Amino acid sequence: MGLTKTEFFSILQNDIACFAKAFSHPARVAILQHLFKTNQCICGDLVLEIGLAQATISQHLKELKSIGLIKGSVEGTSVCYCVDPKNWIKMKHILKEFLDQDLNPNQCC
Amino acid sequence: MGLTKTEFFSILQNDIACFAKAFSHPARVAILQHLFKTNQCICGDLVLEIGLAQATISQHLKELKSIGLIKGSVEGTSVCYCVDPKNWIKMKHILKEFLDQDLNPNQCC
DNA sequence: TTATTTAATCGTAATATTACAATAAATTAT
DNA sequence: ATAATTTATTGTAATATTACGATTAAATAA
Repeated sequence: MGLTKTEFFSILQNDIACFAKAFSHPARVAILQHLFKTNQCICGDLVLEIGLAQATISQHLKELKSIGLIKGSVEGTSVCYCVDPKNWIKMKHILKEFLDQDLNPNQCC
Repeated sequence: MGLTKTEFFSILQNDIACFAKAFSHPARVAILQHLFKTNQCICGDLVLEIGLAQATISQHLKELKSIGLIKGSVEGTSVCYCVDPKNWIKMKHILKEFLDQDLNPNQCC
């Protein structure tokens, strides 16, 4: 128990859930917003900006990176992070299609 | 530890994360998709449709309801669920604004 | 009243997430 | 070579999530 039964669901349903999970934590929302605002930044900037511990920010960055929404490149002693535009757009299309489902006017309640 | 520090973030950031969390599980995605398709249904329909235990579906319905994305009305021995159109649209606007942030063309990596 | 039907709740186990201190790794500066 | 800077990783504690059996609750049907 305690383990999501992904095999019960379609690839699309799992993809939607996976992308939504990427910004289901306010720290990851804040990281993405900051990246959009500044175009790029290093981990230390986000630690100052957000206020969580460095290890915590690094952990959130790792999650966003593993989903593919951001990418990072080593620049000296620091790592420059930015949004991956291709994957962001892909994610955006998938989520928008889900959000734009038609609302039936006659509700039951 | 283990507790999200919501006080570090803006109301909007927390709202975005909260809405995203609503469909960060494929079962809740499937429930919402089914409600959009059929307009309304009862818990038992979803149990048959999805295949998870009744208690599990009921738990997911409770979460969706507490966020406000669906509402339920008692009809005899069963409960009729449907999407709450007002809150769905509100959520849609908030998430779309987040998804539509401008991508800076000159990336760092 | 006594089934029957349907959904919610309770209790619990397994797993996942969040957070951080401490440490390691990798690069640059002295 | 040594120190300084920056980030990743490790280990761990606290909390949250997911799932389900069993039970309860509430309404309808017999």
